[in-house]
Amino acid sequence: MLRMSNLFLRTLRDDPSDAEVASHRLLVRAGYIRRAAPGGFTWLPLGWIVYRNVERIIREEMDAAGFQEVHFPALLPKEPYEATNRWVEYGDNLFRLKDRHGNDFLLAPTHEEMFTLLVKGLYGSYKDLPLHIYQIQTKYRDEARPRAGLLRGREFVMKDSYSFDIDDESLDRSYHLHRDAYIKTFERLGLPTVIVSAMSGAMGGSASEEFLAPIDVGEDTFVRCSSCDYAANTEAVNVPVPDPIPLDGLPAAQVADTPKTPTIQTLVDHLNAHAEFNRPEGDWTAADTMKNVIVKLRHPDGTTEALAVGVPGDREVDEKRLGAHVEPAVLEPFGETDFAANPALVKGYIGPGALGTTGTSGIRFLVDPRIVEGTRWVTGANEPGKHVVDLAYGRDFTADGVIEAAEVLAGDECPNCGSPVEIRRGIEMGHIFKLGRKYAESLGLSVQDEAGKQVTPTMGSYGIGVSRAVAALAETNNDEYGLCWPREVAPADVHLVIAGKEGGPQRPAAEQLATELEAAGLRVLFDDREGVSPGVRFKDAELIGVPTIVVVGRGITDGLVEVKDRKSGERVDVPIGDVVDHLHAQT
RNA sequence: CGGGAUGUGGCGCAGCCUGGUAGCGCACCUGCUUUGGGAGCAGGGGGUCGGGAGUUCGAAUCUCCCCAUCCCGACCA
Repeated sequence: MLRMSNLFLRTLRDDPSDAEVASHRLLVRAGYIRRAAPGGFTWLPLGWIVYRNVERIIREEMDAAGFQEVHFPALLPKEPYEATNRWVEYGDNLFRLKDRHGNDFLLAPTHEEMFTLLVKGLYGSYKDLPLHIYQIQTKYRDEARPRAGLLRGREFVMKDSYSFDIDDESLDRSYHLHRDAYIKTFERLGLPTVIVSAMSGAMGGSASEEFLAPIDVGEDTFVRCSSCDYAANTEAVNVPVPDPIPLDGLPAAQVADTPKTPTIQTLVDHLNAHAEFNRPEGDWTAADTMKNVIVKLRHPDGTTEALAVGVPGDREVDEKRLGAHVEPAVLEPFGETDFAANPALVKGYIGPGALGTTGTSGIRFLVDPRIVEGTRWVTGANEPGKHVVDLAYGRDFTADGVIEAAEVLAGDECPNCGSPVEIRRGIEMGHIFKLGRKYAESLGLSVQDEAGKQVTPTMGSYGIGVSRAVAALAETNNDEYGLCWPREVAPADVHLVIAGKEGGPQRPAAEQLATELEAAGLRVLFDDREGVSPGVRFKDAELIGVPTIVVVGRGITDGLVEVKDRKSGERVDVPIGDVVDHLHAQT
């Protein structure tokens, strides 16, 4: 039994000034967590109970799926991460340190390498596979900007699983085993999730899905179809590719004088304001234009490369999408000095003639998938004040390839069924993906197959944010008064409040009830503080958010106590002798 | 890394412009009263005012440098 008279807890009346999102604000105010470092939090007793409940549910579901738990150090030597190049690729996000001998160490951001090496050290036969192992571990990432309390910390707890299979079919089974286990886990946590297609990110690999909790404060943007079940992280959206148009009979491209039109809007206005540009299709729109944006890629080895991206003029380049498709390179702005170094590029009037490995600038040129053979564009003519009209792809210009870099807009066609899509925000709660053989190969993991031949197993990697789940649950379970936890993760089942004069019958009745509730298997948080006014007790109970609040108050003279459901606010008077049965009927 | 803001007791804030005994609310301690919606009165404890250098008889306050935190962007599970 938790007695508030000695519980290590102090609730705050004011919101902490640095907390923006509800989960951060309420978890601090209600005394669950407390900031200890930038991006790092101390768990107080109530918070630690909730954390352990969440962790227990995840562990139980992993165990039920037949996965085996192991536990690695968080402090690791750099060599395994050098073997996979992640010592470099992870960049500034990796916490690095040296031991007394000057050897490099890191605080692990994730453990693919170590799991692979562990299996390499113990297993050598196809008969040992498939294998599913996991751990629940503190991870470290030197985030540029930790934020939103537990939602994005620099130290956080993750459950990470790894599968090892002999072939792709077996990996597919492992993948779906994890997928199903995740669905069950999030259902049991009471956390709504949407499964979206994703990019695999810095981990490498192929098939990949994220479990997102659809919450507006989330940092992930995803696209969901209004009619079919298509859902994808915006980075992973593949736009529908239009059919090519026969080149025969298309109007010839012509250079047009378009003075002072360096932006798409000025260009479109100019075309519509001058009669010589009139065309049967009607007014020009931004969608008839193609804009060519130059960015700079910085590769992990430190070299840089310019890249030109052509997108329809009615869309911005989405840097997240672009960035996801150029990994592990990172984007840098293409600045004035870069323009100066590439005289072939005329700012505001860049066109395909200057682009591509065969163009005058030699800059690699990738275009949006909508730019297919036979589509005609208004685009820069590489001369100040001049654009080209009816420049047809496949006839007048080509690119070095295709890239998904244009922004996705609400109402765009679903790649699956063509219905309009909607755009939502979400918190990434889980990520599952097929790693393939990248790690096994670079770390030399192989097993013998039936024929005695060495073969490389294929791997999967599966994560759940454990500490983040606590925040997500707080985020989805609160109201204007405070938190309201789902019962299974709540710090207690019943918050028992004494409301009556000291020396009255309430305290002894409540003491007895507390004992009975506990004997009946209920977890009790008992507000047995003395000299605290009823208002404070009620406010604290609502802030703390235990699912059932029982008030022993003035009704006690008739043998009645009040039972209140925190979430619905419903209250009923129940004879004190029936409280245990009443609660059991609910739980 | 760019833009903006803020650093004053455990929490929320005022004081700074115009230099002169460090203040308010909450929380905490003592006493009395109060007890169904963040009680009242009286008394009390707790702060190198983010750090350093400078200006000055005197700096929370002015100047310079640094650091940290938060927000937006960039980046990222």
